[in-house]
Amino acid sequence: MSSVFDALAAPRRREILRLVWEKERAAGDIHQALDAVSFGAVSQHLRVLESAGLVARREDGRFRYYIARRKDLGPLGKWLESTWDEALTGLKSLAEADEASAPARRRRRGSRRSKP
Amino acid sequence: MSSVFDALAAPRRREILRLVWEKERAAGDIHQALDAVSFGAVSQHLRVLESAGLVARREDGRFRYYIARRKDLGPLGKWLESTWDEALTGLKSLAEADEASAPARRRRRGSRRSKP
DNA sequence: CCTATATTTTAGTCAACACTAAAATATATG
DNA sequence: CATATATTTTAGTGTTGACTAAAATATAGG
Repeated sequence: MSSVFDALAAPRRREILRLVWEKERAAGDIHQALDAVSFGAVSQHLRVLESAGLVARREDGRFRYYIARRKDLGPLGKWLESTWDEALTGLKSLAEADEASAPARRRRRGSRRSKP
Repeated sequence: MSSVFDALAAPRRREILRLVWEKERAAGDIHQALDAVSFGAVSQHLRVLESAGLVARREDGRFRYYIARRKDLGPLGKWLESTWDEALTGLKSLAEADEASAPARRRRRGSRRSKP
């Protein structure tokens, strides 16, 4: 049983949650809507989302339909929608607002990623 | 710049966020309130929380005081508080509710987890 | 300056997890 | 049954990140 926090931690899962926010979609449909991710990965993500109580699953023949459980999400649903709205309207995110108010703090040394 | 989602993903950070939810606390105070975690780890967590815009930092002499930016959190704040209330009052979590609302879908063959 | 206090930063370790490819399961249809 | 379609599960890999211990930085006070 995944926690809601764990479920929301992965960007891909938030992407999926958004895909099933308004309308029900079959797993394959969700897979097609994403790019560069395997079907297996999508299936795993859907399981985590369901286990956290974020989406509901309906079986119909060979298909599995998923949809967000918006009614049960309460303030969480509101918040998620607000983050999506902000992205659309270009409002400052919490982090951006914070950066702006933070005093100059530079002093970053070398990169920590090595390029092969 | 950490995202709010990343910041909330770690249980320890949610614990810290809760500690500074109502009142300002110095980093050392926060460290003392937790058990079995190093000062360094706490400092790192605080940085992530600040970078995500979840907490504000105030410098005073040798001390650094942190407090949640509740006013700026909106529905997110509401949601966080609701999860804490649920834990207190023993309300069902989203996931638990999901389990309960699942129709009599038992009768599926064996377990899906193999016990070593 | 010297020492104690308060916090941050660095280097390194270990486990968790997002991902892929492939095998397995389930259902619909010829 | 045989095959195609839809999805789940498994095994294995690489990256990320939470953690610790120790070194570094900053401030207060004798």
